[in-house]
Amino acid sequence: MTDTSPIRVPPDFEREFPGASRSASESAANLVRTADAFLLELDRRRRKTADLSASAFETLAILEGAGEPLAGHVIAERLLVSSASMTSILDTLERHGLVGRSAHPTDRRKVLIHLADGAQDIVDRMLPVVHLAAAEAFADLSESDREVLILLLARIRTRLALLSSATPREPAPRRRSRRVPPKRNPGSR
Amino acid sequence: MTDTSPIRVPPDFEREFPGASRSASESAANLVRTADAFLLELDRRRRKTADLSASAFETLAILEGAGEPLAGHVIAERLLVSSASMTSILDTLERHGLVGRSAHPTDRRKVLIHLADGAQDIVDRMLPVVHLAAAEAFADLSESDREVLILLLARIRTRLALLSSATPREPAPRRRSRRVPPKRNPGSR
DNA sequence: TATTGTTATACTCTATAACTATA
DNA sequence: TATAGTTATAGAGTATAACAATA
Repeated sequence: MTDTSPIRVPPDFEREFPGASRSASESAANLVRTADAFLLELDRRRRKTADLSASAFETLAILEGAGEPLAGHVIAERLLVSSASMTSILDTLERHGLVGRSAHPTDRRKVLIHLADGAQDIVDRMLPVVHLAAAEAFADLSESDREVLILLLARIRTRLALLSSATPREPAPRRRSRRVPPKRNPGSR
Repeated sequence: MTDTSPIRVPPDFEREFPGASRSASESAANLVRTADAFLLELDRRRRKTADLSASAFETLAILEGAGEPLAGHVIAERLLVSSASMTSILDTLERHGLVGRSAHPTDRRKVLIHLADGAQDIVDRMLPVVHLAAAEAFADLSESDREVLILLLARIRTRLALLSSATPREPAPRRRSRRVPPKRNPGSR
């Protein structure tokens, strides 16, 4: 049985990693593992409904949500994939007969992607699966718990958006306490 | 610029998806997107340090954390990958000269994986990068914010662990309000 | 010159099944 | 019989670079 208590790091963590924060690393580990567990469960359920990759299904959902054909690069932006990956995903979907490509009426560089027959059905069966999975996964949290969570997560994303366009700082080196002695930098001290 | 305000769903959401919960779906969307944004930033930083896939690095971190050679299936369990995938990941790492395989002393079915020379160095450079990324990503949250977050996430994972071993419930069908009229089930009513 | 999309290449990871050898 | 690991195969996604067409 998987242990689902909070993930924690050792007490001497901040000694070992100067500049790091114990609570931040614990937060990050719990965030990533929880999202991962949710996606795993979601995937399990989605695959019972239709054998599509997550990206492929996301693409369909984006198109359906837009309610109109979209240019390839618009989908790629929302999906956070490169144009080359987008081409590959659309190839897969087109092969399955779920989307179609057509010429953009005014800008001839662009290709408009539209849902094909059959795709609407898949989306209509898949979305309830996704939302039921969410309802069940968060069943133990009260409405106010959920609101707290949503706002905390949004604040993290705001910070991450700033970090993503900056050059990362150089971290202080690890100071290992166990077994292996720290490597003496030749020339220091 | 990416919008980092909370992700919300439309007001008529619960009408459209009977049995779904607006706050739960919003929580799920924010959870997944936030984890994704963090992993994106983490990957960006990791790749500046060493050109390893996330799985490959995780494998090294697991081995280093264990402090002793581990059998392949032990790593596979923690990494949540199949034995075939594990073989492939270890092949990659071995090709890069970062791990070695050796025979298990008592159980000849097993193969012990150990860190090779050079791997320790990579782990020592990578972990500070990971933890600094966490510190920066969560910089706007107070210690008590972080503790709240960690406990909420753990409760979600606990629920997910239960769901993962159960047969998923059948979701109620979508009731689309816009554009396309709901498909009338022939024979109903 | 910048944008849109495709093609080509090579690599990583995944899933599945069949297989060997052990226990 | 069950477990540990490998091999084989096929598919999906990624990154990168080069490229054509168009704006």
